[in-house]
Amino acid sequence: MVQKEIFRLHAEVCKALSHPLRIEVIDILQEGELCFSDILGVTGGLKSNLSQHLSVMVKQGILRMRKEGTCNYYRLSSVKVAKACDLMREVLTENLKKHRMILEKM
Amino acid sequence: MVQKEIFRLHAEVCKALSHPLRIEVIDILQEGELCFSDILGVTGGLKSNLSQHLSVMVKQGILRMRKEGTCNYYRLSSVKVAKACDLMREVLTENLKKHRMILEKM
DNA sequence: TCATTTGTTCACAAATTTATGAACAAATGG
DNA sequence: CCATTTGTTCATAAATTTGTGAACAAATGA
Repeated sequence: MVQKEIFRLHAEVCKALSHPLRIEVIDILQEGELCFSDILGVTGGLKSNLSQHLSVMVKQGILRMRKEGTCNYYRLSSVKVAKACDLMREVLTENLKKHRMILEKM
Repeated sequence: MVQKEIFRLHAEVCKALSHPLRIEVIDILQEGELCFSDILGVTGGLKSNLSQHLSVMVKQGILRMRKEGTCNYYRLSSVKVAKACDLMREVLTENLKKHRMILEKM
């Protein structure tokens, strides 16, 4: 069944945004292209770690990278990535609200 | 920084749709509510496996569950889930197209 | 009441993901 | 050239996720 293969690929793309650091990167890049060290400046942490996460995102087509001189610039591959991310954020906030309401009733 | 905690929660919600079987479930439930055994009938595999994946999705607020007699009905918690999933699918197909074009040029 | 159906929970091994620091490569500036 | 800056790659240990089958629980029907 070729359908199962599609689901596997689809899940791999989704997995590329299923990590706190990667979510943070998407958040940061909503405002536009940034180079590696600027992203690192915001996220903090080890550069090797960030580099590996960025390369996963590029490999899955979430981000695009452009080299210029000694800088590597990263940007969202599409506004769809940001939109999907926003929708999932809304699902999160709705859940948090619901949990809060349940707690208040106790 | 409380921001990091939000990213962690956000990533956990995204992770709930980052598995081939879970993507398939979202696909199936787009058309509406279904009970466990109906979902299993479509996806195949072990019931214990499906059950665990469904409970992850419920826990992360992707799905809602409703018991009725001996049946457990599952549905998407919000149309936003389906929309986010569709957007990610579009990102995937755009990438596949791009890769195909690169291959054709070789 | 007893067997059956429907699904969940549990324990565990295997696979995958993650963070870390060291080594490496490429461009730039002095 | 040589040192520095910018970032990637690699090896590895730790943590997490995954699939599997057995055990379990709750509702239904005979």
